[in-house]
Amino acid sequence: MRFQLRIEPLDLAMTLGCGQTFRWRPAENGAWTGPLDGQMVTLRRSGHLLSVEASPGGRGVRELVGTHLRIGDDVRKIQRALGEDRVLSRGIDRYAGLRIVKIDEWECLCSFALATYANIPRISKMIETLADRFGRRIAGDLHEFPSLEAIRRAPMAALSTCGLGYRANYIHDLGRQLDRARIEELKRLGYEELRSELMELPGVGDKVADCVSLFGFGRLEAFPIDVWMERALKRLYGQTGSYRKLRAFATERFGQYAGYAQEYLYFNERARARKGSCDFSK
DNA sequence: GCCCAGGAGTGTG
DNA sequence: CACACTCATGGG
Repeated sequence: MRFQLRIEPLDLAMTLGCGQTFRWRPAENGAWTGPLDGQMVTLRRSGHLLSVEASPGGRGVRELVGTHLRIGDDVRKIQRALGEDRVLSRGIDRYAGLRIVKIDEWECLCSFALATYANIPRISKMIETLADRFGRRIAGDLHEFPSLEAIRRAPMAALSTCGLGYRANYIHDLGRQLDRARIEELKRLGYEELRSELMELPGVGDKVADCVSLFGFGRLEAFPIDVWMERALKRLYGQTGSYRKLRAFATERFGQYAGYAQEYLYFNERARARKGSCDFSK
């Protein structure tokens, strides 16, 4: 099936290829392809529309794509609000098409537990291996992210041979400690309470809790701080110190859209390191 | 070979 | 509270 969707602004490479989500791959002519709730989906820009392709008989794809790309976010309005910040206002429009994504809660939790002390290519590879071994096959060699139930069935010995390192224990223990009902409970919590509950889980500290709050549970006020963000906060705002302190600064400064501010700063800091250009300070 | 990575867990001062 | 150390390993 094939249809078009109006969703603007949207830059697929920025949104799907830079560390929010790990399973989309660039295809031909600027298209991106990846699994979405058990279906293989291909996205491509055509003018001001988004062209969507999915397997024949694919059900609810329009809603799946809309949800994943947070079609309800008024990104222009968010940018105007954040643009009142003197630092962000200098370069925020370069990232107009960068959207926050919405990922399945369980997949997001596992993905960012795996993301501890690893780089993005490696995170993608770990997730791909897990999917190949424990996820339902979709088409070709593309597999779904393993369900909670599949991970619960997986022996520790099997998880240990997926190249996850010490993170294999996190995944195994997450399976032990979670079930569908618990995830549903978590969805109903406010951000601060959600965050502290997530931090009770194995492999979930400050940073992973904020990533999962933001990308998995859709809490736009969350502001994940990794090594790139520490650099950005120090360089652009002169802020240093503990996670608690930096997070308090971000909450005070960026408020309800802190998650978007974080993505702009994160993207900018990484782009700057790669190319030496593209910088809010210029 | 070296450096680093979307850190967490644990122990200590 | 803040630090210090360890954890296991592939990508650049």
